[in-house]
Amino acid sequence: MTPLRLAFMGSPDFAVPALRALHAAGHAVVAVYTQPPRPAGRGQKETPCPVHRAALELGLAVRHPARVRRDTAEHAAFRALDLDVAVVAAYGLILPREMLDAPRRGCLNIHASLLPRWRGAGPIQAAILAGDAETGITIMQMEEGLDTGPMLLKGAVPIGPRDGTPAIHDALAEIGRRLILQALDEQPAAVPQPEEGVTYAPKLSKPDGALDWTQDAAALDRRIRALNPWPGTYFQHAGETLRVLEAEPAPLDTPSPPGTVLDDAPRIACGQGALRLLRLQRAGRGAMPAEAFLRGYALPPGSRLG
RNA sequence: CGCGGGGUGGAGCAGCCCGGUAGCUCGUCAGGCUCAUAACCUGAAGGUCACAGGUUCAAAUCCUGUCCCCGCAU
Repeated sequence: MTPLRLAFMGSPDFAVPALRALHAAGHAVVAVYTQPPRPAGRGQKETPCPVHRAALELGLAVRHPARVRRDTAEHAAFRALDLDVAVVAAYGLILPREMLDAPRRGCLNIHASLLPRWRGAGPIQAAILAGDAETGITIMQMEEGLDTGPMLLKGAVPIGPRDGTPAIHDALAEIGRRLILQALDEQPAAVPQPEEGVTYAPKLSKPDGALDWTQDAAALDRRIRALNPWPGTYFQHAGETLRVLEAEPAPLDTPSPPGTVLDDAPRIACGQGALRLLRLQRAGRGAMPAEAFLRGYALPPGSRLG
């Protein structure tokens, strides 16, 4: 392996394994770019993102410009780093051509899907939500378009019927870590993405987590697996918002209006089939198994959920 | 000081506004019933009511401070 002079750009947990691996492999990580610390959490304290914290721990130089698109000073600083390559993983900022072209070998992106399927911000959740049998990692050469560049390496991982975002996320972060090292080392040829099969994974937000009981139980199940722990899935009952952390499809023996509490499992009637709620949480309380939840919260059979 | 909720026997909660030594659902233990059981019946153990002060004849309950947890927001 030839040690390279590189910059790493990323923000969330997903990118951390790759950063650590590049550093551990002996590459010279001369700069780490991340999202600037923002007020977050209770108390709105300024909180550095996971990559930022990891970089500090590794003793690496951190840069966190608020924007990078038309900041010529930032472009110049980036070019002055005299890089062999830049590795980008869920950085969250669009890089302008000036920066994409600066490193000798350009910028490589670790994308969490099998491109061209699920270009965009929320590829893992989108794959689970769509019921895909598998997803994966694509190492690609970055271009100006959104996740449109030619592909160097791919690695797939099956999505089991009970898998949720956390499990797939961790598996993909691990594959990404492995593939980026391989890509830097072996320099495989970049093949253009096919025109066919392009889909986009939109950024998720709070409202996407609302459970609509008129949907099929299978769809609701996928939503719950995809959107937890963030942004989370929820429904309304007795003026309260109740979060559903875990659930599983269950048989619907007697036809009932969607949203009906069928028993104290508890099973809820859906547009098609039923869903058994396994882990619930109400505002101000901790998440807990349905059994414990029901001991302190009335969800009587026959009532309707909103 | 972004907004708000919460810390009560092993678990989940009620009680707090309208102070008077603690209740519910479940778990645990013992006994009973039963072919049998996670079912049912009877009984028992188990609580410094987060912590520290204050007010009061008396505080889980009112006041002040501290610690921890969570929802919104991002």
